[in-house]
Amino acid sequence: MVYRTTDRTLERKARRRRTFLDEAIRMFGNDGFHAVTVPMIVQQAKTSTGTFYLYFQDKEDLFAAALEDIGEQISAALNQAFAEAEPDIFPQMKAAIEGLVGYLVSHPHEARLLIVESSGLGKRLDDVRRAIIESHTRGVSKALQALQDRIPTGMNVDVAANCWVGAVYEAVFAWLQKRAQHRPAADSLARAIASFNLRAVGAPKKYWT
Amino acid sequence: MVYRTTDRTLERKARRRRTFLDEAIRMFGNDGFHAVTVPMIVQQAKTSTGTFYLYFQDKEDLFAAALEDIGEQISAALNQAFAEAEPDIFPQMKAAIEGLVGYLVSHPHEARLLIVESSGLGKRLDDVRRAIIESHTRGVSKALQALQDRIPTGMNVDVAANCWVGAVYEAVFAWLQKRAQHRPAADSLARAIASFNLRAVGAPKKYWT
Amino acid sequence: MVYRTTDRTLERKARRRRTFLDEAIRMFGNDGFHAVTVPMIVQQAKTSTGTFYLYFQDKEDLFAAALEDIGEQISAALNQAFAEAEPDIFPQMKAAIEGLVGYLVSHPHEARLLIVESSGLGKRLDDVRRAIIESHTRGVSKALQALQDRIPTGMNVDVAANCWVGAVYEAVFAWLQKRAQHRPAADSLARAIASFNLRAVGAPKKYWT
Amino acid sequence: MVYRTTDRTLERKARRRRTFLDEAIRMFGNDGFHAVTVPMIVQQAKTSTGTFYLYFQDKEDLFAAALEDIGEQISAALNQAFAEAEPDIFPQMKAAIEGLVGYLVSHPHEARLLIVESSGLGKRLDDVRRAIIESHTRGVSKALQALQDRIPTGMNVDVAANCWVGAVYEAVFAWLQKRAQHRPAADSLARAIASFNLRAVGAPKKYWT
DNA sequence: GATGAATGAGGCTTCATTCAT
DNA sequence: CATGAATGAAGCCTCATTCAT
Repeated sequence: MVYRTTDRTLERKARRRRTFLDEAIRMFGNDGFHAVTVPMIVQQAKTSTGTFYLYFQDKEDLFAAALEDIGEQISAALNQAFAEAEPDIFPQMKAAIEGLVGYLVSHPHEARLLIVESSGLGKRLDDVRRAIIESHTRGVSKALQALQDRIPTGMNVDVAANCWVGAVYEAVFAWLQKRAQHRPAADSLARAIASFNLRAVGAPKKYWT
Repeated sequence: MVYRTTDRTLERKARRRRTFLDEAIRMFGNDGFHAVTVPMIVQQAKTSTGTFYLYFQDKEDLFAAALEDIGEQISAALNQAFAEAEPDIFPQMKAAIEGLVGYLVSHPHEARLLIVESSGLGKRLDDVRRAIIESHTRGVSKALQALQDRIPTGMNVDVAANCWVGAVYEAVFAWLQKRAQHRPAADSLARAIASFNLRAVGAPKKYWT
Repeated sequence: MVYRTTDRTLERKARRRRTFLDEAIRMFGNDGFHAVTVPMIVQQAKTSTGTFYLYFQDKEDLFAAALEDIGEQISAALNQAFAEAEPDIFPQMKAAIEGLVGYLVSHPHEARLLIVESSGLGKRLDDVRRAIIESHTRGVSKALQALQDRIPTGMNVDVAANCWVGAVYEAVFAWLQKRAQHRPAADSLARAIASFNLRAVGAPKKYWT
Repeated sequence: MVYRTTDRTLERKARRRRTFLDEAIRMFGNDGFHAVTVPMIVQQAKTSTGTFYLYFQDKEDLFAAALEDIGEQISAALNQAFAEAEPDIFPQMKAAIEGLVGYLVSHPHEARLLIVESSGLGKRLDDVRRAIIESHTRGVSKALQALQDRIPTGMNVDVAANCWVGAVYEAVFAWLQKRAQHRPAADSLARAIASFNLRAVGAPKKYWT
């Protein structure tokens, strides 16, 4: 009995936390950290300020949690793409881009939150953001190192990894800015980015066409 | 014959405005828009609140002016690099990257302000930022269009231009994050980025080595 | 079962709002809109700035609310006087003057706020003020129209109503200015004003003596 | 020669002062004391802030001067009307009302400044305003005292004088509020007010028809 | 006399956070 | 656990007035 109550309670807590995260992503993603106030959030989440502070230490904490949540979703998207790809590095990298772009394009709030709204919010949040991007960059960097003899000699792998990631996010960002009717299709966007990056790291022609 | 609103006065006004811009770039570049207060700015600029509002409509206006100033400096750096390059498109593009990276790397406050601190500050400032980036992107896009038959068929020029620009800024950003002793030299960074991008747009080998 | 937003809370909110209104009337009535600051108000009301903005949108809003409150009290005073008067128009009009003058004279802050301090404060507050005065004027105007054949032919009823109301407020205002020892008694003031106005609209002698 | 220069200078000073007064009446009359700033005034007067403070001690001083100027104009209007009237008190009082109403109606800025915008501006300006109104009230009061046996016994002459003046200003004020097409003609307004007041002080019928 | 750039005190208002219920 | 009224620090900005030229 007691357990049950606890279970239910835990479940409810989890649900409530999830609601906060969802609202945070939606609202912060639309309007940015400073334009969204705690009262606005609790109103949308249909609870109270007091409750908010039972679940999060402060507003920044919520933002960080939302960002981390997005980071996990991105990881998941990348991993899944990886797993489903043909077991060779170039195809895997291509699949990763397609997976990531697919995720970002179909989650515009998450994308905006990560790409646009999480910059310049002070050390703590910058760290969270950087961790997400860097995890991605490190993945690319490792893949490139593993490719050693299939990529151009003299290439600076670290810089290339940063370029790779920057290319993806900037291209997606520009796409999100555009009004729907002027955008290329999502998968065509993904292919274009993948081509750019794969060419950039010297992948053979068959991988980028 | 007296009271000329003349040279001396005009010059002083220009100097004062410049002081505000310099302080703004330094302070906003370090700590971001919200962490810097008007009182802090006027203290550093050794004037008074009233004077501040004589030169700028409000804090946002100063930020926008600082951003525009950086935009102009970047334009200047790009144009100069262009002018000095051998009159062929690939070398010009390479020179442009080297010029831009050189500027950013040697102006870390300006770079941070543009890359990190100018996102998510509301519509007005976003527009100023976007105008700067887009002007750059458009330049790349035009160059690629002019290359028509020297680049891979089927390449989406617009997406490629976004990738190109994203690669530059992200790589510079990552470089700026690093502590000085772990960084590659500035010109080596520039070369690495240029290689990445030139390969990505299918430039012949001689241009990216 | 807990957390009812109930009686006790609601009552307290009403009390607090009332406190703000009372302080506003007292302070604005003494010193005028611009001489009274929000910090001064919250200090007198023994609360905090934040609380103030929980109850009113801004300082103007409080002033408007105070003005409206006074308007309602005046309406009440007029209605009561009306109800208690002998059911004939001239006696009712006389009673109305006596009721209003009685109210104003015994509520000097309210009187000053309405007569002196609510002019020239911009469109919004002017409108509130005018609504109060005009409601009074309209009442007089209607009464005069109903008197049709008992008042001088050719009288401009609307202008007369304005004169009537202006006479009351100016006479009360002048009375309030005087130091206590030089004032006639309040009821004697009321009678004098009533006589003036009733004569002015051609009431038979018995009504104005 | 020296004298001439001085004359010219004095004349110029007087002209400049007059410009300030005219602008003040126009601007304060439209928007009120607090809505009009010193920079706005000097801009309209085509001079500089510094010059402003050569002619007036401060902003309040200008407002007071404008008010006093209006007071003098009103005095002049009253005196002229008096002088031109048939030498009997009732006709003179009637003429005075017509003269004053005529002046106010044809000088709406002056009227608004005096009636609406000069209240609630603190002790000093209140005193100037009161002096103007009281001078008028005293005139009426004296006239009524001189009428002694031609007015109703028991009439409180002071209160009646206040009522008289209040009636005039409120009726004019209400008239000024109205949009032009809904207003009675100016002289018809004046006659209506005069009738009201003359009846109120017991003037024989021939004077108020 | 005339100018207008410079000053800075002081007002209004917001909003993250707490805590009594 | 949940609530939301209360708090007050802190920011932005205005504008009357001065003073060096």
